[in-house]
Amino acid sequence: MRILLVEDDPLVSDAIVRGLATAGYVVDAVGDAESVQGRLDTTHYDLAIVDLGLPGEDGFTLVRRLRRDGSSLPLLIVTARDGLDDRVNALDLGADDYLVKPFALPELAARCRALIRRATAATANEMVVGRLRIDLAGRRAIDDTGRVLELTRREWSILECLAHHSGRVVSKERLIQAIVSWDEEISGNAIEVHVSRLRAKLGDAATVRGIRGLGYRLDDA
Amino acid sequence: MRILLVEDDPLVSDAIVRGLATAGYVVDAVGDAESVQGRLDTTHYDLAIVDLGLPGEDGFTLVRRLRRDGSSLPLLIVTARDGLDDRVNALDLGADDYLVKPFALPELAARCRALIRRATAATANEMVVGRLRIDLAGRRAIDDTGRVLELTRREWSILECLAHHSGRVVSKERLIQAIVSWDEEISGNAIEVHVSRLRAKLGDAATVRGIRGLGYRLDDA
DNA sequence: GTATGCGAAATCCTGCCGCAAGGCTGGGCG
DNA sequence: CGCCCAGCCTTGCGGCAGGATTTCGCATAC
Repeated sequence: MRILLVEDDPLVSDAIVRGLATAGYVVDAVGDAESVQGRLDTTHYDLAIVDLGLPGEDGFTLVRRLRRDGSSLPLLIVTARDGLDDRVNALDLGADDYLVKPFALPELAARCRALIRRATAATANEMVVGRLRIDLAGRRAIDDTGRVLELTRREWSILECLAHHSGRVVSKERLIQAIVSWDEEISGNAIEVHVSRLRAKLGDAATVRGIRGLGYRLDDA
Repeated sequence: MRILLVEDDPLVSDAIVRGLATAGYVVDAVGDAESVQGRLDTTHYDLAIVDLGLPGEDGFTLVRRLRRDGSSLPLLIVTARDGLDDRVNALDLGADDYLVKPFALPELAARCRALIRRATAATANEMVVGRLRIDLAGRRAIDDTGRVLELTRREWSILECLAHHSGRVVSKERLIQAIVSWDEEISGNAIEVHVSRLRAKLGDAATVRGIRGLGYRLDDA
């Protein structure tokens, strides 16, 4: 799961990136609203976190512009401005949530989970695919026998992404974007390697099917 | 837009009902968690607002129960408990937002708007031809029996193109342009081959009729 | 130092693709 | 009415793109 952070204060930005990375997200940070479009053009994001007080175009304008252009990207506003009008305005412009600084990182992570969950039509943080229980908050997968699968970070990220689109085809490109941040570059083969290892660990609890030329799909069987 | 409010304090409940009514919502209020299921069984709601401190079954339990039963109703928690753990727990159980009392009615209304907007935006992009459901976003076709058709890239492209002009004749030339990338060249026979294989997979869920000298047409029968 | 995760490279292998050949069909024409 | 032929349908097959798997070296953490 990949998040775009728009925050001009390097200290705050760094803290958020660090915290969300611990929570298992891939986070790309930009310092101003003007850089956002370029990022969105090239990469799929599951959520954007926007600070209102930006140099140049401010957060309000950014939110309005994104929504006017038809983007359905979930938007979480994070700011020091806690006026009632600010909150109502941001939400009515098209933001999905509004969190006032200072906030605790666990709450930010929880709200991210809730927004991403809702955007992918999931309801709770535990989903069942085949004979597999997938605990999104706990970042672990559990067998039907109760055995916890020992998944590495990448393996989990791929499983999570596939589970969010269970039964549907997820392109290899998208899986790459789900597990690495923008600056690092990996070959498409890396996905094949991780999927292969994931399959071995899944056993017959769930099936990751490769759809030639399209991507992968997590099947209920 | 119809909202279900679960709140035991009559004063608070009344104030919220009044405020949201002003904002244009139809609000039904109940005083305990036990009354919720009955309401949901008889009426469609776009959102539920739940107080955590309820007599009898509390809000947490209610949220957990609703999600476990598969409900996808957007849930907004409104409570006086503002501990970090409460917030994270509620969100992770399946709530979509968490607002701490005391709050301003305009903000509640704004968050309701945001949640309902997001929930109704999830419009499945699919079309139905004959006994076939064609999921454009998921790049897959589903039988009336629920069976997912295993289509190759070319087969899917042809079906998509035909479905897009359902009931009308599509020329072979156009189908060629739909499946090959721009400059590469294939014989017209290739289309015939793919159509043949597509027909075999479609079974009797839909009919691809060949119109001599003109092209192909996807029929509802 | 040891263990583990990660990804590039190399190799194996599956199954898609398009051609070709032969059967089938419908319309034109005497 | 029956023949002919163009155009469509189907099947088999070789070629090959690209996914699957294994191996191995590097980096990081403990």
